[in-house]
Amino acid sequence: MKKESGGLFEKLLETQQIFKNREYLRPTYIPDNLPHREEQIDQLARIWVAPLRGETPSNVFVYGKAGTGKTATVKYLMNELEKTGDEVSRKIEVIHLNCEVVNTKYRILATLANELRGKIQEKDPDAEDLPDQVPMTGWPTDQVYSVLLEILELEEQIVIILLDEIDKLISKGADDVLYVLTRINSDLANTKTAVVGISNDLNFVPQLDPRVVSSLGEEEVLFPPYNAPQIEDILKKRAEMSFEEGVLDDAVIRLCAAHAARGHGDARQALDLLRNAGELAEQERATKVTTKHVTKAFHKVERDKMEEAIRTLPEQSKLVLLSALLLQERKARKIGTGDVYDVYSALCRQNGLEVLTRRRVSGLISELDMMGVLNARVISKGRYGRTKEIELNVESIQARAAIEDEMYVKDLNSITSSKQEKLG
DNA sequence: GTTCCACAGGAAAGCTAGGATG
DNA sequence: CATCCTAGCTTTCCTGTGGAAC
Repeated sequence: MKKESGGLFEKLLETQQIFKNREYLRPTYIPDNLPHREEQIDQLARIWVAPLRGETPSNVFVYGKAGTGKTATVKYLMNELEKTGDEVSRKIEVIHLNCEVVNTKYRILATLANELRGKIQEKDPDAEDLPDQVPMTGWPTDQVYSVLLEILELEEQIVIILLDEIDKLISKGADDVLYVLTRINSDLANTKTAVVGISNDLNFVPQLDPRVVSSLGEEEVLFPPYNAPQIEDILKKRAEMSFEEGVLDDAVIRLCAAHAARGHGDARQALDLLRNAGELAEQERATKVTTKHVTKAFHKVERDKMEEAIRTLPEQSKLVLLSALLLQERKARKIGTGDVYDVYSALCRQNGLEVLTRRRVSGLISELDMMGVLNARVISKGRYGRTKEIELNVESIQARAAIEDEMYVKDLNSITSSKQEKLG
């Protein structure tokens, strides 16, 4: 970006430190102070004092949109709970599972069994009567279940099973584990278990088996989105810890908060934006982070999201998008559905791929429109019919990189020239 | 006012992969 | 193993339509 001249040390010397410690801005960091979540903390704490008294805590269902502090709050409370449990010498184990990663019945049960086994072994390396480690695959599910029961019963304890992103189980069709997990207590004598489900999807509950809803939903805690002042507050606290003094002014934080609040009050997004702005300032060797950096970072984050979205597009959609990109590069005239279809089908034939129908391509264009990769509005050209006028919403170099267009564009000229003849 | 283009976009049937089930 | 189910695409068939040209 900038010219690379001057000695190495010279450059380093003039570098102004922006960050004190950027780790505090990362989504993995769990603060021990969660502003504006007092009510939720209170609700959850009331539920989770039970194990400290040796009682079984209720199952809890925690829901709220992304970046509303669900996971952070629950993890924070779980840490406290385990600590306090040690103090009053109650054995409380928390097993944290992310259902996006561990997303089948088998793997959830197996992971639970193995984690608990690991914890016992850690404490007492030559523990006897330990069942074998459950292999990642191969056993019948009910055998895994009975091993899990066996391990649970080894000691008197209370086990809290934390299922993060529990809504992912539904799409994977693994939601019947929930039924098993919520009834596990009836097969246990010494140990008590409780399930905590965390979901981003507010519509998750109605999709569940009613039996699971009644047991998992014993208690429900809702995490509402943060509003702009609240996000600002959170950012301020974190910024104090992570930035050097004086490199940040209030306007920067306010802008980050405003961007995030305009979405759906996603604090994670706001922190991410702030970190990116800081890193940008650092790269530019600026002495302060300004609102300009925030705006730049905002666009960068948006572009990255878009690029990722394009990269993970199905092949056919990529080809449709690529066709539109090629057309836009070649000519100024407005692009219509028919134009895209011509180029698209030529591309498919060149690559020996199946050519989808016009109807489908029209649908794919609409999907790309909804994604925001392009704008397609229906216009009428009178006698010359109706079509969607397509305008790309992405920089073509970046988009083509994301599509990996070299794979597809082999003989560009024949596509565009045949196109030219048709127009001619 | 009518025509008629070049599509839009709804409905429903067909196809397919993958997974569950007998 | 065959068979059945399901979800997600895709095709087929279809009716609808804004406005320039006639």
